[in-house]
Order: sequence, then structure tokens, then C-alpha cells
Amino acid sequence: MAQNESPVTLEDVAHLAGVSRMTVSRVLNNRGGASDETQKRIRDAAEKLNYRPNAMARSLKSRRSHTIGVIVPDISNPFFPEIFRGAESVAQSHGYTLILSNVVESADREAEIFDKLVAQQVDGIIWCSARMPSDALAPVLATAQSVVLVNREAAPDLARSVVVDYALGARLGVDHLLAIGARRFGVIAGPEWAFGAHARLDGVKEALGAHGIAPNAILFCDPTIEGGNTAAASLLAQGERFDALICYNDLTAVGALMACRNLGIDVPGDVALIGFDDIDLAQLVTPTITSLGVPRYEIGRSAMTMLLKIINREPAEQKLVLQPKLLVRGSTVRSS
Amino acid sequence: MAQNESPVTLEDVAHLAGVSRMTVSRVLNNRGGASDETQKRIRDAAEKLNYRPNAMARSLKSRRSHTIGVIVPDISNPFFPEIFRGAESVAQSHGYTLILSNVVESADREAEIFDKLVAQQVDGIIWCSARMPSDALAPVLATAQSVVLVNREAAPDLARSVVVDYALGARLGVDHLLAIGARRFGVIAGPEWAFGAHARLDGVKEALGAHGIAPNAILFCDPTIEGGNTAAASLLAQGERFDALICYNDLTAVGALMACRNLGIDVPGDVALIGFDDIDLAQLVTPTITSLGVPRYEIGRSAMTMLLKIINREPAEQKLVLQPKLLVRGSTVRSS
DNA sequence: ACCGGATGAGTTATCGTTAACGTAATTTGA
DNA sequence: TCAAATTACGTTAACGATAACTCATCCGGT
Repeated sequence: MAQNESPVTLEDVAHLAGVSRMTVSRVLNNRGGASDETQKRIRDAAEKLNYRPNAMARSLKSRRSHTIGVIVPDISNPFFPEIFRGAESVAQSHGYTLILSNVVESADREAEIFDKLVAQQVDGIIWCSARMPSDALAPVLATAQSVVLVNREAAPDLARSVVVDYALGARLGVDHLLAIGARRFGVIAGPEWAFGAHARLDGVKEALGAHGIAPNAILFCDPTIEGGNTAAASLLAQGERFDALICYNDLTAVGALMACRNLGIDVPGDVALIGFDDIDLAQLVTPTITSLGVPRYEIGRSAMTMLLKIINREPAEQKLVLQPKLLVRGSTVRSS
Repeated sequence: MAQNESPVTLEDVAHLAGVSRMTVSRVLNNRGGASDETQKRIRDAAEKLNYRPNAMARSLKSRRSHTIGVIVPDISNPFFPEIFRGAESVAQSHGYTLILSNVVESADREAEIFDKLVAQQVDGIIWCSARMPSDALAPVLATAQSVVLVNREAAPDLARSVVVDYALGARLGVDHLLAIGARRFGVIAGPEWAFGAHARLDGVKEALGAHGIAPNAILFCDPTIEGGNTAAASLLAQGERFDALICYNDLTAVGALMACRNLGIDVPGDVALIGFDDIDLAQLVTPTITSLGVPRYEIGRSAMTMLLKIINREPAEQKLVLQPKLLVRGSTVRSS
């Protein structure tokens, strides 16, 4: 935290090495254009002065900030940190830096944050679980050059996407539940605005429909433990009996588990429980929670890889679909 | 994701409004210096062209990027997202944007990341749980203007700090365990390199020492569930009996809980368990885990508030100490 | 009528870096 | 041996925004 350190510029290095700025610039960017001897002089000078190129000036000139914006609803939700880490691992190896923004409050903030990132001259944006309605999303996306959406889709000219095949996940889950004898289903469906919520719901309905069954109840809720708890309590209090509750994610499943515990309902004896995402927590509660695992780190990696292709105008898929995987645990089958 | 959108510059706005760039700059930055009529013309023009000032150019000229770097060991560790959110809330209201960097691999990466952030011209850095040895830390800190360390300290001229009073927390925890009759203590101490690990350990020793007791065993470990599991299994397998295990954080406590479960040891019947941090997980396992809660969001808020003061050269405390709070739960007392 | 001071606006010169071009000096090839 | 190609640099002009300065105008006060 040294004060008053006047920044070292190319000029300073050039002066010390006795050459022009341009020569220094060329050498330090490995563009040749100087004799070996001159190169050494320049590198030594840069080293001695501890020269660090000013990223802003470079960006201003090159029109590339080497900065990527990442928008998530809430980094406290354990679904997102790994996506960020996956994205970061790819970004770092390509010399990009990540700006993280949490939306948290409401969908209104999304446009604001997006706008701020664009003004910040980010080279691209990874936008996770955008909540905005589609008609509002389009004009926002149009203001940026390169965008990859995670778990949301948009017109091909506006953005590309990395999505999880939640409908498939729902089918896998439903088939498993049918196999263990469940017939009466409750769906704790998550936030009504979420892309994934509808994808899952469609998958559930379809998979059940194939067996001539329909969900006995569907309830939307916050994608949190609290939301799941409230929703499950409300469903179970209505007196209707369920063999299984299909939950939006593991957080809501844990909430549902707590609701069952409070009502003296045995899991999986009375009611089976299934969640999505396979967060660590799913294996830490009792019983452990059967979940449809999604490769979060891989989502981040893929999204960033795709984004870098767009930025560099290389050909890239319009949409990448990742498959969830059923992980059977204690909330649907007795362990012993 | 519109392509080829040529960026709108001040010049464009100035041209459309029929004034000079400087006038536009003044008006849009609310520095007056133009008649009401001219102001309106300029604002209308900016609006019509959807003008967004170029942050890089502005930063280059003003030598302020309005960007803050946040370094965390691993955002997947539930301790950190809330710190980030707290910091973000303050940063946003002051027009600052946050760059998040995970260290993950090793302490060596820390210097590298720090350097990258400095080159990126961040206005300041919040560095959480720096792992570097102190003698390596100092020269690194010296390369930046404004740094706030979280849970680590450095010479006053190098950085300021926000720290949790872990020693106090340890005393609170020990007193509680003594009160419920524990006499034989094991300490699952977390990473040996961590500032907080030693602070806690000192607190434990001191509090026990006041009663003429010493820890029966101390074992360092990774600050993860896995690390806690391994360490606890190793301690408990040695045949020595413990009344209580004091764990570095809730993750290691959960790991220890799993180890106990695997060995058929009842918690809290045979062994009491205590953790730190009060992450959500502490209330979601069975039994729930007694923990020393630390105000994570507040850590983030305080650190950012302090950092902004440093940046603006306002007077600021050298060090802020936040107090942990004992939350008694099922892992130390039977609920019924 | 004349002067001091607001007021409204334009000019110039950077911030630190790099693209594009220019110009010597040296090397190559037939 | 001499033009053509290559090498090793330097010059100029941006990138987009703004600080600092300059210069008219206009207004009231004496």
C-alpha cells in the first residue's frame, strides 16, 4: 500500500533503454522489430523499473478490455460458485479477468447491471439464469457484442446458450420414482419466472403422462431452503397424501425435508424426495437426498469457452446442452 | 449481441447537439457550464444516440478505474460468498465494480493474482485470508495503493485489516464446553498457514489454561468437510477418548460429525462438537452444530467501507475487529 | 460610459499505449 | 555490382474523455 508511487510508463522504459516507446512496445509484446541486444536492454530496463503495462490505456487503444462480466442471481446460492470457478479457469488461461455481479434483489436490477458491464467495456458477458421476461431481454442483449446465457435461451442473433436438459432430468427422476412405486406426485416447482422451472415441469408432466398420470399438485416457490420448506408444509398440510415430492433443486428439497420432519412424516418411508443440482448439502442431510446432478463446473467452462469463441469470431455452437445424472440416495430408497 | 455497432462517442453527441465535446462532458457530468437550453439539447442528443461514456477512456484520464479486486481462496467455500455480497453492496452504492479472483490452487498464485489486479489498475484490493508467509506478503502489498486484508494483518503502512476475534470465539466455545462438563479436548485446527487457525488455537489454549487444562490433541487439516472427516477419523482412531472436538470451521465440524457417525460415536452423547462461522449447513445436519457465528456480510461491508476511505484518503481505522457469537445447538447439548 | 465579474462555450494538451507508416542501414540474389 | 528485399528502428496520429485555460458576451454598479 505504498503511497505516491508514480506509475512507470513505457516512456520511462524507453528512456532508460535509450530507444523509442514504439520499440519498447514491440519488444514487450513479442512482436520482434529489434535486435537481440536492444531487446535485452529493453527487457532489463523494464525489469529494473518494474514496469507494468497500463491495462486501461492498452484497452482503450485496442478496444479489448480482456474483461468478462458474469451475472448471477446470487453467489450465495451454492449452485453458482462452481460455475464461476469453471468459467474462471478457462478465462484465466486466456488472460481474461472476471467481474462478478449479483442481481439479488429483483429482475429489474438485471438490466441495470448488464448496462453497467457494457459501459465498463467488458468483452463479453455470461449471464446465469436471467429472470427478465423475454420481450425485455431482447433489447438488453442487443446492446452487447458477445453474450452467453446459462439456463436461458434467446434468438440466435442475440445470444448463445449453455443449458441443462432439465426435461431429461425430470424424466429420469420420475422414472426412478415410478420404479419405486410412487403414484401420487407433488411438484415443488421453484420460481415461476425461471426457465429451468418450466423445463423441469414439462419433463415431469411428460414422463408422468406416458404412464397416464398427472401431478396431484404443483406449487411454485423461492429457490431456497425456506421456499421449499414453506411450499412443502403448505402441500402436506392440505391433507392430500403424496408418495413423492419432486423439488426444483436440492435447497428446496432440503426445505421440504425439514417440513416433513416437522410434520412427523418419514422420508423416504411415507414420502420420497428428489431434488436437482447435487450440491454438497444433498449428501450431508439425513436422509441424504436423491438428486439430478448437473455438471456445474463444466457449465462454467463451456460457457466461457463458447464466449471466447464468439469474442474471437470463431465458429461456435448456438446452444450446448448438458445432461443431468440421476444420483439415487436415501430420500428415495432405504439405505439398509 | 448485435454486431458491428460502432460505439457512440462524446464527439457524436457533441456533433448532434451542435456544441463542443467539452461542453457535452461538462453537462453529462453535471458540472454546469451550459445554458438550460443547451443542456437539454445535449441530453436529448445523448439519449437519442444511446450514449454510454467509455469507462476505459475515463479511467485513463482520471487515473481511477472505479474497480476493486476481491481475492478469496475459494468462492465455493460458503464462508466467502456473503463477504463478497457485503462488499458488493457497499461498492455498488459508490459506483464501484468488483473483480473476483479465486486463488484455489496454492499460495503461489496469490502474488500472481495480486499483480494482475494491480496491472488491471484496480483502485483497491480486498484480500481475504491471505496464505502467503508474512515476509513474502510485504513486498506484494507494497505494489498496491489501497489494500484491506480480511483475517490477516500487516504493517500499518502496507494494509489495513478487518479481522474476526477468533481468540474470543475460542474462549466462548471452550467456556461453553467446560460448562457442559467436557474435560478432554481435541482440536481440529484447520490449515496451519491460516491466520485464523492460530488465533483460534491460542484462544483455546488460553481458555483451557485458565482452568489448568491443555488440549489432549491438536491436528491441522484442510478447511473442508473432507479435511475435517480425515482429521477426526485419525484422532478418534487413536483410541484416546475425547469429550469434545473443537473444529476450525463448520465444514470441518461436519466432516468430524461424519467421522463420528462412521465410527458409531454419538454426538453429543459421547463427543461434543463445535465449529466456527455459522454457515447454513450447521443448522441442516443432524444433530445441528454449535457454532461461533461471525458476521460475514458485515465483514464484507466493513472491509469495503474501509477500503473506500483509504482510496479517498479519508481517515480510517487501522484495524477493525468483529466479535463472534456463540450459537448453542444440538452438537453440544441434547435438544429434548 | 467604463470596469469587474459572472456566464457560456471553445481550444489545447494530455492520460499510456499501439497501428500504420516512414526511413535509414544492412543483407540478399542474379 | 546494384536493385530488391529485409531488418531495425523512429514518427505521427489516434483511442475517448477531461483538466485547465482562453475568450467572448452580457449585466449591474458607479
